[in-house]
Amino acid sequence: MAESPITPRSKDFAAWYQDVVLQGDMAEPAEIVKGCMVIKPNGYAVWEGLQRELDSRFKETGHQNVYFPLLIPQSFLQKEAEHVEGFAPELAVVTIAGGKELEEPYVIRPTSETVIGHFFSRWIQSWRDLPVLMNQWANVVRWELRTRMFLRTTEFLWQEGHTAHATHGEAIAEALRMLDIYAEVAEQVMAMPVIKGRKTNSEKFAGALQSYSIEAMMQNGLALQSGTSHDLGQNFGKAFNVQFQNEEGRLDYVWQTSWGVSTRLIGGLIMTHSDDKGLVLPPKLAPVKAVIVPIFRKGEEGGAVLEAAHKIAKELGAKVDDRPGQTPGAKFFHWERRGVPVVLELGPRDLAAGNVVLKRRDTGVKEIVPREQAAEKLQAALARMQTDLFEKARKHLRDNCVLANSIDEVQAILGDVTAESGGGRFVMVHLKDDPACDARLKEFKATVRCIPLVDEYDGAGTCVVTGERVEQRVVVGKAY
RNA sequence: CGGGGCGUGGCUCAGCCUGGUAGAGCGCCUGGUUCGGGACCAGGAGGCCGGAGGUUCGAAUCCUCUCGCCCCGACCA
Repeated sequence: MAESPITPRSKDFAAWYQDVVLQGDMAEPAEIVKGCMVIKPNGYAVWEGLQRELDSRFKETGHQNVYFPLLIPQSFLQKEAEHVEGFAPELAVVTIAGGKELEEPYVIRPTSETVIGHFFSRWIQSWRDLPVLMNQWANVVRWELRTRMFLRTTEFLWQEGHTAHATHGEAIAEALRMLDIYAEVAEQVMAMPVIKGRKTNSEKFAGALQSYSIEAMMQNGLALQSGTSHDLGQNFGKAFNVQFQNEEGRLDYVWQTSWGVSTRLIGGLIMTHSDDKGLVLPPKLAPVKAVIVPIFRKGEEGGAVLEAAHKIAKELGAKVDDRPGQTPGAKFFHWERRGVPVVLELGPRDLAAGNVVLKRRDTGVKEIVPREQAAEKLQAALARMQTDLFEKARKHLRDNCVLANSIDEVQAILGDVTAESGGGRFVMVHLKDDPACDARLKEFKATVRCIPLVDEYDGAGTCVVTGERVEQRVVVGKAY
């Protein structure tokens, strides 16, 4: 792909984001299919990294992977009232197959609660069958009106966990446990700090009793819901007749949960760390952690440099950029925009002195290290970069959380904020979980992002809309 | 889905108003000189102008429809 300039963040955040995705060779619009994208090798490798990290944690907590059909009978969606209502506008429906009109159309799954409910009802008879802990890696389709690569595409990849439990308490614990796993992966692997919280009634998943989410803050101050888990109560159990006989011999409906993260995480990753030079990837997720750029003049000298470069690369597990006809400068730019965490320079001077030059992507700082310490220094630099990225992002998040004590104050802070303008904040305010309050925020396009599980502020107070007493401050912001 | 913008070699774009079947820069290929932050010279390949239809002797240019992308708004992982 041709390498073009990257629009500065300050000039146009949306354009910057798109440039970074394109120039970082992460993905490109599918052009032939509305709202879809092609995830390219550099982007898919990041997704594979996330899959690896998430999947191992799911397995450790007793979940098993399964796969359910892409196509769902339309009537299934209609069995849970809120669920249909929530998803109806964004469904893609198959009405013709095999050249014939179908008696009952199939919906392309927007999520799988319904099919899974159907099978749970067949599989679960006794309390001894519970809990059922399943996860599916799949693609889903939601006919979104407005799409942005990774952040919201018509088709996207995700994982959806589905579990069934004997008691409500167990289901709630499961939903919270998975939320913790999401937060752990976001913070420790992606270096993306998040706030864990509960969704308000109007923001929760269609068909859930309660939704939980992790909310991250992008560099423009907008919130990105980065993972959700739901306490589905017995809603789907009742809709799909998922009954079991409990220890007392009585029939009861199961308590279910579902939880998911998607390729949207990659969008979050990009908008958390990248800069005006392009993509910045945290070492733990970078497909290529280090590249050696050899520098030399003539044939003989080149031979020695290349030989040493390959030898060092082997020791370090790095890649050598030995493409001929490209100047070192061009190579530096190339890897920089692809987010490679560390670039090592190796030229005649280094060869003579027994050094290599190590340069970190995030800080741009060069360090000259003795060749025999290269492996050790590289590992140290990668580890340091991982924690530095997290700390930097966490500082950004903290610095942009502000308190407000009236709705006018909230509006003053967030009213003019857009994805392009930047300057977004998380405004911590006392607000009742009431649709009327959500509606008031909507007047200036803000939303309650979540009600934090851990209240880091001043506890109870007076709702800025209704004047009623509420237990804690909530996070209000503008979101993707 | 409504409003706005845009689709011309791989990329960025000019040409369109005032129809006469296409241009620039970058990239790419070949050869040579270069090589510590986007090298230079020379030669060369590559587009039928998003798609369909229409007007016309003739359409990238005008008209209609359609598809896609970007931005803004209403819906959302």
